[in-house]
Amino acid sequence: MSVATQTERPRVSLSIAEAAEATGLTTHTLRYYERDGLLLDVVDRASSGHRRYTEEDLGWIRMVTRLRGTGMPIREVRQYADLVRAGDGNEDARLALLRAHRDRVRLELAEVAAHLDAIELKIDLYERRTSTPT
Amino acid sequence: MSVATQTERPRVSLSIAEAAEATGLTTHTLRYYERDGLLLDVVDRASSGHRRYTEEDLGWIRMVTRLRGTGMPIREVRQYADLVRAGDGNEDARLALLRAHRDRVRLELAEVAAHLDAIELKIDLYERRTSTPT
DNA sequence: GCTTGACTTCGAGTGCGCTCGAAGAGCGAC
DNA sequence: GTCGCTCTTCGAGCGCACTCGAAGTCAAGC
Repeated sequence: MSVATQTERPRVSLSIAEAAEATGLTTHTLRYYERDGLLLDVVDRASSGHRRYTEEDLGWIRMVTRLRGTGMPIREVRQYADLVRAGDGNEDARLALLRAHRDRVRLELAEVAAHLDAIELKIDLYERRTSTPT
Repeated sequence: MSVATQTERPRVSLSIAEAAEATGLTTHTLRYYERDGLLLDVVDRASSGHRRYTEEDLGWIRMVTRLRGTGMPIREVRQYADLVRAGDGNEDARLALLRAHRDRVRLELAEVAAHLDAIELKIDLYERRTSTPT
């Protein structure tokens, strides 16, 4: 990998609409996350004041959507963002937060799967009932 | 199974506190579900006006918690309860409702599992970083 | 017969996570 | 230069699912 490759890497810089498209969030939600401290920094602005999202921004936002998509509350995502923003030296705290979340998600997944099994059983019953009329 | 066994089967009849204990819900939530039409009928009352839950009540409530636990909205649980309350003849509608829910839950489970994988990857990264200090 | 405590109804309040709308600025196309 | 579009900030509003509190009733135990 040459230095040239690095310096010539196209510097993406998306509008909020494009970032919304790329992340699957709405522009409203992107602004809300920024306001609420879920992003690592205030997003860069163009001279017009419009937001310009970098690839790093998008990467972080994708991590946020993974945490949110697994049920982590906003307030806890913010705590995690606070840790990352604080820089090196608190990796153990981040790890503890993520591990605790992972454990909760695993439990929740198992519970939902068990509920689902029971529901599928119920479906089987109905299928048998409707296919064999008395 | 004798007739005696059937007629002598102890007729459970729990107070709301006991029903809460048995189902993992709060008494507040049990009353709320009843008010909101999630139960098949208004629960029987003792002469004092206090609720008395039967085994059938508990069975239905457990089904409701399975549906809720897999993310079915209150309003849809009520639709399902309406169908069951209406009696025989709409099994296909119930089946359609349950199948649609099952499909949504399966999708959601897969998405959460995928998010979880990504999070576990992140955890691995942190574990490697903290165990091999530069 | 009085206290205690579990229950009743009813309506209001809470927490979460967005979601929306108003009012205004900047900019490219014509 | 003005139209139309996208963006800006700010604050209010919403939907969901509970959750809570007030005020009153009832039955059992002392």
